[in-house]
Amino acid sequence: MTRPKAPETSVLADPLDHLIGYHLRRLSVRVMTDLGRSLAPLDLNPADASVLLTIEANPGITQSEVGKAIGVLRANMAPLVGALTERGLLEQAPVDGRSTALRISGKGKAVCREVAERIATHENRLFGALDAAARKRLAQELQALWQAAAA
Amino acid sequence: MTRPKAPETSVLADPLDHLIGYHLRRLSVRVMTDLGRSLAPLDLNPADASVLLTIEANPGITQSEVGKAIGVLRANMAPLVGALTERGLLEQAPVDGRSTALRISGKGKAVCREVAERIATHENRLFGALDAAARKRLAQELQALWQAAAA
DNA sequence: TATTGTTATACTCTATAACTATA
DNA sequence: TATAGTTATAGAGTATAACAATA
Repeated sequence: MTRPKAPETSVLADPLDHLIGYHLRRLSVRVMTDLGRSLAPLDLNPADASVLLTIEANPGITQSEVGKAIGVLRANMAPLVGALTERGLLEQAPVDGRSTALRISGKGKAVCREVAERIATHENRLFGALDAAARKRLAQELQALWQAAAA
Repeated sequence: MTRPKAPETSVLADPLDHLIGYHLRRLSVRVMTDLGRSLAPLDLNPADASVLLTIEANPGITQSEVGKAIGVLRANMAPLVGALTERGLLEQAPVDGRSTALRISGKGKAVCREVAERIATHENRLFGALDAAARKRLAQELQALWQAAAA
């Protein structure tokens, strides 16, 4: 089995290269990994950050509504909101007997500012090669494709 | 606690709307879900399909190389390749004492054609709103951003 | 000494089902 | 009868470590 170590083209044929879905997923994974690293110093992950910013922008929202907005199931929202509340970043006020209105605490506000800043830095690092117009176009194109793809 | 059911703007503020990463991930998730459904009748998931097509395009490749190409760890390639081999879609021939060259079997070839057809239909369904030039541009833009974002 | 393949294992995400209490 | 929240649990997908065999 001793062989002179094959021609070694070393460059593989990539049969997925023509697929938009392939590039989309590959980029998305890399972006989310970078976002995770950007938020880690705050002891938050991307889901935590989405919850905090969504509540900050919609004070009084319920956790079910947050879940619908960011694509997290009701069942998985409970521990998420619970942990953020225990850390003193969220405050809960009863709306009726079953739901509670969520608000960002004073401490949470400061964290939200940190989060927003880190996300902005992250986006600039990854998408800074595009100018503002190109970024807006890309965001809109992605959103349009998302809406067009039913669910 | 009886209240006249709040103003109900019903449209939430979306503080993530200006983020490319947000739209990227949201679209990627929806696209992968649709791809999964498209391949399910063949009893294959997107990872299986990537393995098959990568081997078909690179006959004799080893499983480590396939893993590197599609972003799956060595440790997770073993069960994947094992299952496809048991189903008779792959053939393994020893290269040296430790690696084996992977090839698509006769039965696997037919499955690859089915896979390619289903992926094409899926891509046309999701990205058909864009003409060929726009699709090519988008794919290239996503690839360029992926390369620019180190790892 | 580095590499291939393998196993075991753990952690995160996501998903379903079942339950309570409330509306 | 439907909804909000909770809990338990199961399944992917992904990650690390350790090992044997081989280069």
